[in-house]
Parts: sequence; C-alpha cells; structure tokens
Amino acid sequence: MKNQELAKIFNDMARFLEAEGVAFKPYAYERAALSLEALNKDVAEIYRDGGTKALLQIPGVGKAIADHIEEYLKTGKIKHYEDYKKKFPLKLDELVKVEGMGVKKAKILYQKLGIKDLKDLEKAAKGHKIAPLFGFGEKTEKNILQGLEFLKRDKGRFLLGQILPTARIIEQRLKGLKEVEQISIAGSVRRRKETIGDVDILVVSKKPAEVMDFFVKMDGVEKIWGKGGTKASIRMKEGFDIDLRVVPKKSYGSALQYFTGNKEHNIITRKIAIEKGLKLSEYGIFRGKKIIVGKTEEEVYKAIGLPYIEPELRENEGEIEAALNNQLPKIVGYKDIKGDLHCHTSFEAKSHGRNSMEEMAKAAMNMGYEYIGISDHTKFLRIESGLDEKQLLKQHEAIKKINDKFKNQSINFKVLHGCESNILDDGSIDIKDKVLEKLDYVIAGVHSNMKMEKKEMTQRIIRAMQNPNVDIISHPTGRLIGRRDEYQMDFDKILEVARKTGTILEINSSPDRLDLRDLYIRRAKNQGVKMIIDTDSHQKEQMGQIEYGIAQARRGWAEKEDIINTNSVEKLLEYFH
DNA sequence: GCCGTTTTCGGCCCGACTGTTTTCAGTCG
Repeated sequence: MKNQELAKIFNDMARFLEAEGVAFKPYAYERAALSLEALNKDVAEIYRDGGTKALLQIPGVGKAIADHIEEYLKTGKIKHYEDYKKKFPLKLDELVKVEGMGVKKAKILYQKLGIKDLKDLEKAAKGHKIAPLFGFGEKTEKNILQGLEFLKRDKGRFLLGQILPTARIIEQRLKGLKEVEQISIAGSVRRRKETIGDVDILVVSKKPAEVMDFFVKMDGVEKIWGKGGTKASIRMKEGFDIDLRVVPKKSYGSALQYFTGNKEHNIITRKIAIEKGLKLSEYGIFRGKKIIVGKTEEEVYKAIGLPYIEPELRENEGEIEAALNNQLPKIVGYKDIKGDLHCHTSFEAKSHGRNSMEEMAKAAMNMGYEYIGISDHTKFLRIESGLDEKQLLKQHEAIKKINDKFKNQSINFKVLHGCESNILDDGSIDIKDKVLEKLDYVIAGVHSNMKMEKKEMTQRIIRAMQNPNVDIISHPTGRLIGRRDEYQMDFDKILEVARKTGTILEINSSPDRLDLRDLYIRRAKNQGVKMIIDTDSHQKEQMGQIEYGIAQARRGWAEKEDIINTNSVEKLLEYFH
C-alpha cells in the first residue's frame, strides 16, 4: 500500500522537476515510481527487514530516493516533496491528464491566470481567457475544452490495475484476524470491471465490532465515512473508498451474490425467484418467512434454477438467458495461458525494455508458461529503440542460442522470435518482408497518426492484416482508458478481414489499455476471429498483469478455443504457419 | 537522480506532430 502512495509522490516529483525544466531527474523519479508500482512486496516490509540497503536493491532506487522512502516511512512526509508542493500549489497530476496539456503549459497558466486545478482551467477556457495568452491560441483553448469533456466522462473511477493489488492486501490483512471466518472481495472489483468506483469487501464474523475496529484503524486509511454495527466505509490515501460489510454465515452466499451485482443482474435473479414463489435478498432465499438457502452462491443460483454464473459475466448482457438455456460459455480460465507473446526486452537498447531476453524468459517460466515470444519494437519507433532488419536478424541468432542453451540444460521451454512492427499510414509495415518471413510470428500495431479518418484508418489496418507475414494486431483499437478514445474505424470490417486472413487480434492486458475491450472480444468471438492475451511487458514484473487481460477475455465471454496462446507451442507455430 | 563488463563520471530516447510561430516550444509515444 505504501508502494502506491510513494509511487504517486515520485510521479508528482517528476512533474515538478519537469515544470522547472530540470533534465533527466524526472525520468529517474518516474522509473522509481514505476518500479514501486510493479513490486509485489510491501516496501515498508522491505525496509523493515533490510533497511535502506534493501531499498537500494529496487531497480531505479538510488541513495536519494531510498532516503526519501525512509523519510516517508518514518515520518509520513518527505520534506523535498512538501517544499515543491508549496512552490507549485497546483494539481499538476490532474491538469496533465487533459490531452495536450503538459507541465509547461500548466505552469504558464498558473503564473498568468492562477489556474490550480481542472475547475479553474475550465472556467478560464470557457471565459476565453486562454486563447489571448502568448504561445496559446484559439485551437489550444478548444482542445483544452475537448480534453476536459473527455475526462469528465470517467470521473471518479480508478483503473482495476490500480485498485486490485491494494484490495487484495486488505483482504489478506482481514483474513489474518481470528475473528474473520470467511471473506471475499465483491462488487465491480470481483466482476473485474476495467474501471472501479469503490471497493466492496464482505466478511463473515461473529464479532463484527472487532473486525470493523481493525478495518477503520488500518494503515493507509485517510478518512472514515461511517461505522455502524455491520457496515463501515473508509477513504484510502490513494483516493478510493472501501465499504466493509459483516454478514452472518448463513447469508454469506446470498450477500456475496447481492453485493457482487451488477444491479441489473440482481434485479433479474430476484424476478426469477419471485416467479418460483421465492424471495431472494442479501439475507438468503426465502419461502415465506423461512430461509431455504444462503450459505453459498452456488446454492443460491441453484435454488432459482440456474447454474453458477461466473462474476465476470454478471452484467445482464445475456448471461441469464444463456444460463436458463444451459448455454453459458466455458470461459477461459486464469491458468489456461501457456505463454506471453508480446514482451519487450533491452536487446540492442538501453532504455526500452528493462530486462534482457533471458531474464524475460525466466520470468515466463516462473509464471508457469511453456514459451515466451520476444517482440521488440521496430525501426519506425526510434524513440523506443526500434530494431531494424539487421538487428532483428542478429536477435534471431541470439534467440537460437538461448534455445540451444535451454535444450542443453534439459529445460523444456521455448523462446519464440517475433517483433512489434509498425503499421505505417498506408498500411505497409516498416520492416522488409524477407526479414519478417524469418521470424516465428509478427505483431503489427498502429503507433502513429492515430487521428486518421475512419475510412482511411480501416483501410490502413486491413492492408496490414492482408500482409501474409502479419499474424497479430496489437492493441487493435488504440484506446487508453479515460485518456484517449479508440481510433475511428469500422470494426465489423476489420473482423471480417481478420477472419478471412486468419489474423489474430490482441487482448492487451496493460491495465490502462485492456484493448480489445469486453464487448469487442465478444463480437470477435462471434465472428470466429481468434484472439491472443498478451501483457506488452516492458519489464519482467509486468508479466503478472496477464490476469487483467484474462479477466477482460472472460468478460467478453471468450473460451479457451478462442484464445490461441492457450495452445502448446507446436500448435501455435502451426497456426502462424 | 540513477547507473555501470567502454563504469564512480558522464551519459541519460528522440523524431513527429501540433499549434504557435517566423524558426520554435511543448507534447506525445
């Protein structure tokens, strides 16, 4: 939990330093923040066990940042940070979320107009105060207003990836109490929605008062909204709320069903209960005043004549009808994935992927995978140290050697060679076909000129799919949740061509992408288009994010057969061939 | 402020695009 708090502070520090025009340091702070976010161990624990010496082992953390962390853990504050906040009393982190706004513009607007937050910004833009400023103009002002509109749509929601780790830590803490008999995360987190309003946690206990006392006094709590006999609400320092409910054991299943939702799903299940002369509530299933069942979700569903419905499906998107007809999909499982084919490495570059190919391969083995695919950027993305033809061929040889080494050590694991090439404006690929042919597979993605007209963009992607060497389209719609809309394109046409060409569409697991999104996954599945769940990892710690992609696939009703990296390496290569 | 097999100082991602300019700063990826 401290990890996330510190990550936010270091990201803020990066913004402050950037605003001052300081070179290089912002990057250092950002890297430390990224590293802390990806850490699967509590930084407070690392410090407690090994002091600042142990902190220095965290990538991107050096002397100065280790001292900052120590100061924060000891005092709850970092003086350096507090000083900057005084110097720039504006909400940079929130202002730079407006597309086209960076720290420099925010700083000028603060100095000239006293703009401190989004509210001030909106007022100034609407009052036509921004356009006349030197260096700004009509178009910039219009863009700011558009950016603000976009932000408003997703207000107050957090990414699943920001919430789930913390929710799990709290779940574990509560689980550790002897007063807690049963516990589960409920609500939209349990349904693995891509964005989350707040967290619901459900507990069975005979001593609710003790549990709630512990809950509101936990580390990381900023504010207590309320605390009653069986319910408490808190606000965490990270900015989101958690509701805790304590229920009796006999009602745990029905309560879990009720608090998992969603609302529409619940309304329908209750209606079905009524039709059967029953009453379903959070307390159980009743005939008259007599409780029939309520201990588990399975028996609750069974009592109203339905098979168990996975939480990810409970959106009233047809799952009830499917359940009634015994036609629920057997959605892909969290352990069905056999390899990750979208992984970036540090090959021939210093700053792109964080880890070497072998490090990534080992991380993949630790995930329990049978194979990994290395897919670094290609030359058009110079900024990401994209590889050119010559370097790709060199990488090909290097991967051969790694595979030979594994073979000699009797390690049953395969490294595949791919790349994430770029789809240029005309739909051509930035790497020559005769080199693409040599690779095990080719990913192609749009990384530039994302605001094309619908017709042009559709044609651009279609042409890429028609290249016989292209196997996978990465992050097919280009959206960044809450920040950037999808490209304008005709998705049905894309699906049609994908089916004809056998092109695989990626489900990118990065928590701010989750691209394809659930509804598109379902459409792809219905069209018979194959998909692949990848992480797009730029460092080995991100490989665990695969679960977000799997969750998204499940929400899209995808089954094992729809996802090609549930296959053995032999079948996979056959498919690419 | 971090990092390291060209290492304890001197590098650190940098080109395209946009909107503002009249030769460029800021933002994005």
